[in-house]
Amino acid sequence: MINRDIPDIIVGRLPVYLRALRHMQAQEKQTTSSQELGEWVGISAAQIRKDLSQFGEFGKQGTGYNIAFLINKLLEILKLKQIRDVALIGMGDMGHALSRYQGLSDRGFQVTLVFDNDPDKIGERVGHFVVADNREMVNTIRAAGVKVGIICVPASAAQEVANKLIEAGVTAILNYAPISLNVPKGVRVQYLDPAVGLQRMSYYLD
Amino acid sequence: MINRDIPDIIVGRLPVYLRALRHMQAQEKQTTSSQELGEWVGISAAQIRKDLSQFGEFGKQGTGYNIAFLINKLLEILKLKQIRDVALIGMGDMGHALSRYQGLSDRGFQVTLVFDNDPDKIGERVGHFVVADNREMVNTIRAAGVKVGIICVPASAAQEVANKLIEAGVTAILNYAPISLNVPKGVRVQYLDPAVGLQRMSYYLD
DNA sequence: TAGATTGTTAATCGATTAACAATC
DNA sequence: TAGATTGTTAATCGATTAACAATC
Repeated sequence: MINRDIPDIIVGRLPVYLRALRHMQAQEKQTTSSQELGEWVGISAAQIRKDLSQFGEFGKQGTGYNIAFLINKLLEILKLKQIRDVALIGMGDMGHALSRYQGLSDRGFQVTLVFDNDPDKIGERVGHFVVADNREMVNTIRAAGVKVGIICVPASAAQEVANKLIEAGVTAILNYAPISLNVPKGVRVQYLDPAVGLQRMSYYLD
Repeated sequence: MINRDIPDIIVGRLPVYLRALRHMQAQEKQTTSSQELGEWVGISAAQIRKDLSQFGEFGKQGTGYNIAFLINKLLEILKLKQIRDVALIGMGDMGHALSRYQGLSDRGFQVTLVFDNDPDKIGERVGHFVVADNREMVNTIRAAGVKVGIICVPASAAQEVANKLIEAGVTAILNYAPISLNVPKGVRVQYLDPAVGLQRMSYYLD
């Protein structure tokens, strides 16, 4: 079966499978089954087989999936066989932490441009890079062809920053600001507001 | 209609509605409609009405929802009319940033206990608190009755930390570590691995 | 009153699960 | 071969949407 139009909810599970497979690989495991992978990530075996079958036949009856092979397929599917440059806006505590976070560059994303609007921060070195002025954002990002942005500014500034990113050609935004962003079709946003996660779980507490 | 057994997917949208309503309130708006709120958060008006109707009749035909009233109802439903203490484990860059993040304490959660296993960090002051030794985690959390934990340690240590949190009575975990956690029924986990969000969006890039 | 918008029902749509023939 | 596990189909389950009477 080849790729027709894959539901986004399936696409969303692939990075989770990938993460688990890498973990198994680090433990020198060679193969796994939908059963085992499912237990690891908390998803039914049937669903994992169904999800993967959207993209091809990656397993073998009787033995399961070769881990290295499946990782490679997932990297292809998710277009992760390249490092992507990322622009990060807002060098507060969170922006700082993310720009230094090894977990991004390990997994396909490298923060190469960082911006802030605070004159005290502009010019500061971060990693190999220097904090640039927000006013240069659109031109610099467009010139660099960067398609991925991370918003770490306060809620009050987030929509305006998003608008500029989109103007600059960014089509994938990771949003740490606690606000829903209005974006045109074709632009994707992933929200990582910690308070939303906590408030959601709060419902189940006493 | 009173609360029977609400699907988690609905519970998960309530904090997003709440966040948008607060934003409207900050702009001095008095009332809103399912239509308007839906446009703001990117969800259909019908769905918002259906979601809210699970918990009561909060609107008025012809005029919509009183914002202050609806906020108050959502706070009640989500059990957010109290400040909850939170334990944070792992004082690396991310843990540091989170422990100082105003956006948590503004919205019902206060980091009051912080732990690390690095002798250089133990004893360090963070906010009004002092970084404690991981080995004290279970006893301290249990004694304080804290039910919410945030994991900011590397993937290699996260499951062990989760086990300790659960042993100490925590039932809601916000997990920044890039790994799926194995937890017993009754314990909830929200995942905030930034790479998963980016990899998911990567599928739609060239 | 006329217009607007709710809460709810029924219809639609989509996602998950169960089951099993195929086959390694 | 016998046992295990895939990929896929059909059945089930759940979530979303459309539509509208009720009513502010």
